[in-house]
Order: sequence, then C-alpha cells, then structure tokens
Amino acid sequence: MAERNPEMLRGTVELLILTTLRGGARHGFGIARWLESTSDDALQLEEGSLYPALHRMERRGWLESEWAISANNRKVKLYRLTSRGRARLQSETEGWAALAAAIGKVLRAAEAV
Amino acid sequence: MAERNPEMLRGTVELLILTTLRGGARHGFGIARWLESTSDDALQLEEGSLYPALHRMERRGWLESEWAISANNRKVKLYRLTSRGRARLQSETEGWAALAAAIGKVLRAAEAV
DNA sequence: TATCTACATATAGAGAGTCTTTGCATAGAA
DNA sequence: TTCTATGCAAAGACTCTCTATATGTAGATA
Repeated sequence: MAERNPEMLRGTVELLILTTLRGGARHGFGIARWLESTSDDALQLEEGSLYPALHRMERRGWLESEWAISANNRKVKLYRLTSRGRARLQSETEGWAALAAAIGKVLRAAEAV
Repeated sequence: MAERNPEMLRGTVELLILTTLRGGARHGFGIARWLESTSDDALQLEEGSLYPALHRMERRGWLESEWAISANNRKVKLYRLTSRGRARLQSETEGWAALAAAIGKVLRAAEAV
C-alpha cells in the first residue's frame, strides 16, 4: 500500500487546469499527468474532479474541445483555452496570489505572538 | 456601495480560526475582526461561515468554549484551542504550506512555457 | 486467442464547506 | 426612543471535490 497523501485541492482545480492549458491544447488525462509530475505528485486530480470541471469550464466558455487521436493512437478530447479562458486564468492567478499573500500574513502575525 | 472583493476562503476557514486562537481565547466576532484587520481586509469571514465552523470544530474537540462578559459588557462565547486543536493547527499549517508550494511550482512551470 | 495493463472519458451519489439571508438580542450613543 | 455596533445562531442553497463505478481501446504477453 503506497502512502500517498496528496493535498486537498481546495477550489484550485480550475486554476490548475487553466494553467496547464496555458502552453497549448491537452486532453483530460494528459492534464492530470502533467499536474502530477510538475508538482512531484503533490497534486492529484482525480477523474471525478477533473471531468466535471472540464465540462463546466467548457460550458462557461473558458475552454473549447475537439476529438483527436493521440500519439499512442487513442481517441482523446483535446481542450484549449479560449480568450475568455485566458482572461479567467489571469484573474484566477491574481486571486490565488492575493489569498496566499493574505494567509501568509496571518500565519506570520500569529507566529509573532 | 463599497467595492469589497474579499478573497474566497477555499477551505481555509478552519486553519484561519485555529491560527487566530493560537495567541489565546477569543470570541467569534473577535476572531473575524482580528482576521480582517491582520489581513488588511483581504480576508472576510462571514457569520454564515464563521459560526458553523466554530460549532463543528468544537464538536470535533479542537476547540472548547465558555460564556463570558466582554470588555464592553456583552455576553460572548469565548473559544480556546484544546490540545487536539493545537495538533490540528500544526497539520493544517503544514498542509497549507504544501499546497501553496505545489501550486507555486505549477504556476512557475507554466510561466516558463 | 485470451488476458492483462495502461490509457481515456464519463456519470452517479455522497459529503463537506461556504455563502446569503434572516432572526434575535443587548449596550451605548444621539 | 431610535440608531448603530456588537454578538450569536440557523436555514437553505449552491458549489465543489471525492469515491466509486462503468465503458471502451491499444498494445503486450502468455
């Protein structure tokens, strides 16, 4: 039994997906793999979180998709950022930075007590 | 209409409350005020998030409470950390640091593309 | 040929957390 | 007496994330 212990994603799934797609189109499975390896396995995006998120993001017009055949000859749904998605990435990134900064401030203030 | 725009708390309410109580007992309203001022108004903990969180944390044994009279002569419910709450603060702080680090890594990796 | 593993998309259902709204109550100031 | 700030609390809705499950294909291997 491998000890996993990935971090809870806490509302960052959409930021993570948008960020992953920044460099170009990817399919769902590939998004999850890229996040896992880039974060050294700290972030694990399960199917039950990943696919519903992709669907709602497409519904909102942040992503668009098309079916394709991957390098290893499988049917995959490729997602790419729309211009609205790019704008959303911007604001989500800023929101995350602000939250992280605010929490960091609070943690340091409490340490000082 | 004041432009507010506080950050979404994204599952950090418990960490924030535990952190606030690190320095000693406080009542609910006081916790919210301290977080607001310490974060320069970036973090706003609404009553509908605050009180349910306090209640479940007490139920879990992380906090204990007692009624008291505040400096301005009001009945207040003072919360303080239990030893289990202190342990939880430790693990939540580490979890947050790990999440923030992982996301930071991903954001920087995507920037490099 | 059969079976196994990795790849890949998708949904159902549960649980948890957060928000908005509303209600109640008191102290002190105007 | 009315207003404002302080203070606790619950209801209800919504969103998100997780676990679990289902389906199917490609390629390797027995």
